[in-house]
Amino acid sequence: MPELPEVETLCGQLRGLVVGKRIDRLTIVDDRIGPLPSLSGSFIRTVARSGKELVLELDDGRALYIHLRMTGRLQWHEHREDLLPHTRAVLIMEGGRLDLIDVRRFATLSVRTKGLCALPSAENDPLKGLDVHLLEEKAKNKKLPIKSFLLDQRLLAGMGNIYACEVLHLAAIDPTRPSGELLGSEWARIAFFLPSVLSRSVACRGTTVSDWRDLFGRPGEYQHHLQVYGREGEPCYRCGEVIRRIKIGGRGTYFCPRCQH
DNA sequence: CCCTATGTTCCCAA
DNA sequence: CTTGGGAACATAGG
Repeated sequence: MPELPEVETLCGQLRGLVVGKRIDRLTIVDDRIGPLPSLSGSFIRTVARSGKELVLELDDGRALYIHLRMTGRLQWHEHREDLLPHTRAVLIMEGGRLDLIDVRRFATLSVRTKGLCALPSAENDPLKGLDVHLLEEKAKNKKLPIKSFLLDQRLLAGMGNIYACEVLHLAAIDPTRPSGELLGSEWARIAFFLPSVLSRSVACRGTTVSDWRDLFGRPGEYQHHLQVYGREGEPCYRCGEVIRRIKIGGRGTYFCPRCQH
């Protein structure tokens, strides 16, 4: 569930807490996460987001990358001694502790040397300046459904399933439409709604439909603003038609068959 | 009990 | 090259 707005939320919350802190040690609780080199003694210089990945840049030229995948979450503790269930790793630093918790064990941690890994997605981030003409160009001659196209992380770093459904509903575009056939006016609507939806969700600290929690265990609030996601069988807020759910590229896709054509 | 569903991404094959 | 499907894993619900 952590998509761009959720990771951005963690990024902002974490930045205020850990920048400048000295790492005591990184403890691997679940061997599937490790092994990782020692981070003891390094200082955290910055906290950034790259797509759906969180990057803790260290003062020694390395960086710790955290990808939460499906069910991963980060929890900050200042005094707690024990571990919550499904805790996979613990980053202990002066003044507090950052726990990686993940029921399904898909989340990943990695330590990479900064500079060795360019971030090809950085310029395609919907919150950092989105070039929709570039998207339109890339979509040319593609038959891939627009919904799947929007989920391609190389094209749109950080886009996830929930927000792809929401953006297409607001833009009144059928999610099954071949991406190469979209009109200029439709790309313009995507350009308008995509950053708007994501930044509003960031302002709400993300969408909690099942288990998303922020760094302090609080659910987000954007679920109250969802237009179609999770609303199968309920009336469309715009036209009253019944919202339907189909599968596109193996992913649950919610849309209004009347508004989105 | 058994089958299906779930936010992400990688890998393989048609 | 493009596109679709299954797998990685654990748990919840019909």
